[in-house]
Amino acid sequence: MSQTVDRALSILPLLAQGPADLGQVADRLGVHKSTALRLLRTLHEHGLVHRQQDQRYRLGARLFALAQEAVENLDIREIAHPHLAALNEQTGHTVHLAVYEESEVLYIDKVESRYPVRMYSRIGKPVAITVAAVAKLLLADLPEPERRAVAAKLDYPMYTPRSTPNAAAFLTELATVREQGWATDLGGHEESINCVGAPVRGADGRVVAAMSVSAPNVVVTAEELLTLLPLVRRTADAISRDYSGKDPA
Amino acid sequence: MSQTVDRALSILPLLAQGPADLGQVADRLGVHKSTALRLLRTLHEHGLVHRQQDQRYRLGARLFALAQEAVENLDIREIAHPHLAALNEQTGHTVHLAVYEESEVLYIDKVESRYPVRMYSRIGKPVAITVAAVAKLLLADLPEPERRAVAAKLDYPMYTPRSTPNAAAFLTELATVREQGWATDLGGHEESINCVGAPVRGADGRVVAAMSVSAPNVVVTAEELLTLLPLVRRTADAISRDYSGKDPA
DNA sequence: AACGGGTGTTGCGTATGTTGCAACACCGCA
DNA sequence: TGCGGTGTTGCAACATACGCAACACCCGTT
Repeated sequence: MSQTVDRALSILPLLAQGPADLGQVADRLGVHKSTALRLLRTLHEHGLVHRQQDQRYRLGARLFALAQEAVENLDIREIAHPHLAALNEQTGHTVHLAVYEESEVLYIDKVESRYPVRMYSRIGKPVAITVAAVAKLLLADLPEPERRAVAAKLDYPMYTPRSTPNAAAFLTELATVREQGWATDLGGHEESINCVGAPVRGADGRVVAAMSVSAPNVVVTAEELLTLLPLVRRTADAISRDYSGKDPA
Repeated sequence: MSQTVDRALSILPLLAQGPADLGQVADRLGVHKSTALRLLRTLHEHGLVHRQQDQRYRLGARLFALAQEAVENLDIREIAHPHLAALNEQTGHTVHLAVYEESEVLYIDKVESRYPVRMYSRIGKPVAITVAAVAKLLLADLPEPERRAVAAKLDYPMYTPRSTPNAAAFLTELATVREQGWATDLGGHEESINCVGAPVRGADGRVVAAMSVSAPNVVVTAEELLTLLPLVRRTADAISRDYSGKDPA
């Protein structure tokens, strides 16, 4: 592992917390000012860091451009998108696509509801991992030891009374999801919002992504939303087939 | 400038184009495989790079998290947000906030329209710089030489027949915007969408951000949208006042 | 089974690049 | 004018990142 690069990259999370001047960066890195300066300059050349009028440094625009390109070039996303759009067309509800990576789950695509009430989420934003249907689907497929390890490390915020309270409950829930091949979130993140989701599988049968349909209580009840389950599963299976060239059954 | 860091960071745009394996990365960097491996490992440790099942590398999730935090910690954004929300409340239309940085303009906040027809844009996405109202406002405030330099370097895609066709036309438009203190985009990006925007100024009078209201033809005509101009300008001035503590007049 | 081409990985000596220092330049303030 | 606080530069000493070469591994082939 390269020391220089390691130090340079450590600057990024540091600046993510807010702008800082040269001295602060040097201190928090534990290096001499001149060293910090050279690292910052290099980061600056690549646009990852920006210098504002008051001389302080903050994260730069290239970071957004990179994140943007990264998400747009994911092949699952490209393959899945038309299916998601079709599902949105049929149901009118918000449709999400998410992937798991390094203990995080994040949305990589979203087709918005036709109804005026929409849920708050953003592409690239980490998902509420302990409650979201897509998160359950992705974690349920991890090998058992990793699943336990991740579950143990997580926080279990009580967004609502129906949120998953702790690791034990979460693991039980994951076992159920793994068994049945689909997942729900019934008011576990926001009181009035329900979701139904299904997994997308690669050629080897492993879950590579998960999709869900979300709708608020005021539009459809949880029971009504659950009637969409077969449709959601068919869509997920269709994506799996397109992605892997194999039938997921 | 640090060579090691420079090389490591050069990997990111390379991977933004799509996944690549070790050999490809080494080749395109012009270094030995072992060197590339060490750099990739360091990037991996920081989560900027992810290794997929087929061993190839692609950009990692931490990138999104960083971009996310960065945009959320911008102080202009925090100060402006309530004003944007209020404007959305009054008009019902989509409201955007954007900043300029290193030859790019990007959205840093957005409050969505109440109407079902919405325009396509995303926080963190670079703006169509030659036509968007917010882009004109931000570029119009640059010192003249820089403005000319940027205008000369840009592409001028003809999204619609009303798009800005070339640098000369763009500079003329910028002069007008600079003069009048507000800007529009009437169908220059998407045929059916119009925008009106106004600048947010810092204590020194320089433009630090720009905001706009957008609406499709089917909801309000361009003329009707223009009647909102005084309201938009008042909102922008209110943000300027909050941000700088000074009256922008 | 043995082979070959294609990967990714490791250990190591060398020289290159990085480090921290000390001195300087700059700015605002008293 | 002097003084703390910045950010910046040049340089010599050293640590570190470099590329090499050899190895390990996984395929499909003969």
